[in-house]
This record gives sequence, C-alpha cells and structure tokens, in this order.
Amino acid sequence: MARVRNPRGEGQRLRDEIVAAAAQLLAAEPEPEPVSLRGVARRVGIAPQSMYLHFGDKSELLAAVVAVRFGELLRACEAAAAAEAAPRARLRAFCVAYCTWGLGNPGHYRLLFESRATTQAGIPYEASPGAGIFNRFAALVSQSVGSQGVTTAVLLWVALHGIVSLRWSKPGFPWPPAEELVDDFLQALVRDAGS
Amino acid sequence: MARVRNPRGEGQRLRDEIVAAAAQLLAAEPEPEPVSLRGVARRVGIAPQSMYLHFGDKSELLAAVVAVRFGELLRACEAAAAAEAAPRARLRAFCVAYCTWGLGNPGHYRLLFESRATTQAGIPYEASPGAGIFNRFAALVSQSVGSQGVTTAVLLWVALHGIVSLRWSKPGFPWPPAEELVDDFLQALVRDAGS
DNA sequence: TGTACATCAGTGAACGCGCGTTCACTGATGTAC
DNA sequence: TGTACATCAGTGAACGCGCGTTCACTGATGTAC
Repeated sequence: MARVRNPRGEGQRLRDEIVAAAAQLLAAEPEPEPVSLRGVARRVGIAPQSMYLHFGDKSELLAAVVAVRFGELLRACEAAAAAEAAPRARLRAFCVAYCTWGLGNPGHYRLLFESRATTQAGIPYEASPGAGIFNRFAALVSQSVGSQGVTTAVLLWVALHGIVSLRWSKPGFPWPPAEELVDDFLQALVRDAGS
Repeated sequence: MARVRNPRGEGQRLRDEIVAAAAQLLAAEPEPEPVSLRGVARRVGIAPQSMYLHFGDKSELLAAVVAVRFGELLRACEAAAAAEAAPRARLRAFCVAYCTWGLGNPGHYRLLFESRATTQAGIPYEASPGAGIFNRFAALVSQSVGSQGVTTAVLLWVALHGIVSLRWSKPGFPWPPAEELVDDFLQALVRDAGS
C-alpha cells in the first residue's frame, strides 16, 4: 500500500511513474480539465509537491505526456503500415491505425489534437513531435500520389482528424464505421488503380 | 457603472443578458474550462447566486448558450447559401460559411463540436439543434449528388470539422487557406460538371 | 385616497472543495578521511 | 574500522485562489380592499 521510495540514485524513476500515471488518468473519459497535478500525484501515491522534483510546473508535465503519447501514436501507425507491402495498403493501414488509436485513446487524442498543449509549451511547429508524424505520413502518401503528396496528406489528415474528433463529441450521431469513412476518403482523395 | 435592476415583470431580461455574456466570454480564446458561472456573473455585473434565478445549475446555462450558438451558426450558413442560385454554389457557400463561422468563433465552435455539452445535457441526437443543421446540410448536398446525399454529407461534415478544428489546435502548421481546402474536398467528394 | 400585503429582482454572507505552488524539513544512504 | 558529512528522495504544513452552490434576507413595486 505505502509507496517505497526509490533507491538512492534512481530518483529519475519517479519521473516515468508520474508520466505514466498522467497518461492513465488521461485515458479515462476526460470531461473537465484534462488532468490535475494533484490528481496525478494521488495516482502515483506521492505528495503533490513531489511533482516539482521533476517538473518545473504543470505545463512541463503535460509537455512530457504529450511527447510520450505522440511517440506511441507514431509507433502504432508505423507498425500498422509496416505490416503491408503495397504503398496503397500501407497508407490505408496507417490511416486506420490513426483512427483506431484516436478512438481508443480519446483523452490522449484530445490532448494531442484538440488542445494547445504543444503550442502553449512554446514548441514551434517544425520541432514538434506532431511534425514528425506528419512528415512520415506525407512521405507515405507521396508513394501513392507522387508530387501531390503533401497537399493530399493535408486533406487526408484533416479528414482523419474529423473522423476521430466528431465521433467523440457527437456519440449520438449514426456514424458509419470509421474504416468505411477512411476508405471513402481514400477513394476520393487518392485516385489509384488499386481499390 | 452600477447595474440597474430590471423593472418588475421583466426579470426574464436578465436571462438573455446572462446568455449573451457567456457567449462573449466564450468568444475569447478559451484555454481552460470554457466558462465559469462566476465569470459570467462578473461580466453581467450581478452576484454569482443570481444565476440561479434563471438556470438550475451550470449545465443548464451552457445548454442555453449551445442552443443560441447553434442557431447563429445555422443562420450564417443558410444566409450564405441563400445568396447563391446553383445547387453546387449554394453548397460551397454553406461549407465556406461553416468554416468561417468556426474559425471566427473558436470558443463557440469548440463548445458546440469539441465538447460534450449537448450529450451531457441529456439531449438525444435527433432532438439536438445540431441535427437540424446536419439535416439542412444533407438536403443541400442531395441537390448536388442525389441519393448519395447523406453519405456525402457525412464525409463533407467530417472534412469541414477537420479544417476548423485542426487549424485551431495546430496554429503553427503551414495551412493553406480554408477555402482552398473546402474546394479540394468538394471537388473530390462532389463530382459535378460545374467547377 | 390610503394602507396592508404579496410579489418580484436581486444581494450578503458563507460553505466546502480542489487547485497550483512555496518553503522548510526529514531520514536514509553513500562517500571522504 | 569508525565517524562526520554531503547528497538524495521525498514529505508536512501551509498559502491564496476561484469555483459551484445554499440560505436567509432586502427593498422596490404593483395590487386588493
């Protein structure tokens, strides 16, 4: 029950525990303020002020969570894409994985794409972890549509975000399956011989 | 400076003042909790507890704001559509107006489409003010694409939402103009003789 | 015409709560001599 | 081998704040007789 303090020299472990706890809290339905410092501390089982051993303030904590979650999203999308051979199939797998991750992790998705956590942390776009995902995505799209890659990637990203975001905020709407919407968009935006 | 109390028999006026004040507050950048009861009261110039003369609790206030703002959005889109003659042009005008309103009123847009204010208020989808907008939109789309109207309307709505929502949360991204994205989506999703 | 009363639009004072943050402290453990 | 000391992981106690909400009250104004 009582938390055992980390052995000397391994205080950094607490940092990871904190970020993980924040992520767990965020995984639940995030109605109000996404997450509170004290809530995270409670979850970890430490005193609120111990947060300041590792983060200068609340926004630094959130920035750490954002970085970790972006990494997870990218890994999920990459893994899905890598499982396919043809460019078009890889692209589709990436898109579906994006939606699946977003719908499965609504709290995280909202932090990454419906808040200004990254902008607020003062990270310029080029250096943001999200830019890494987009560039990867744009490269994948380019394999299917050539020089129109970036333009099409923007359109697709906008569409994917719409799929995830609206479904969360309007759960009562008679949505078709997310995959179906993905396919509709792919068909419309990525003209290609393959289905 | 000091607020004059409403004349006897016209206490209902305060209700409208409150809803208007909440809307004004929401029009500013809505970083944290969208709006607080006490903040609205401050804005109106009344004591916090006077809110309870007109609203049972905070969520009732928010529901009132939602209803009013949905009405405004619908009116803006209708007016834009009505200014055009051809179905395709009307559809485009509706879409552009949707984006313009959303980008011009980010706080309201987020309340309507990135929160669960309506769901939380217990309103089922069919009875929600948003359903009215969607039906109107679907009818408009049907004039351009026929029986595929509803399906295409869903795709377009998803796209429009993505345009507005992502632009707000990722202001650092090199976005093309919203109208350009709208046209790209229209061209891809609403195949039609007219440009 | 005068007066008692009901109604109405609001306020005064207070509640308990969770929040982010600060500062001084504790107590275990490794290190230097 | 023993001891003084520095370091480290964390806590105790407290701060001021804004929040949503409750309850009893005030004071102006219309209405009945």
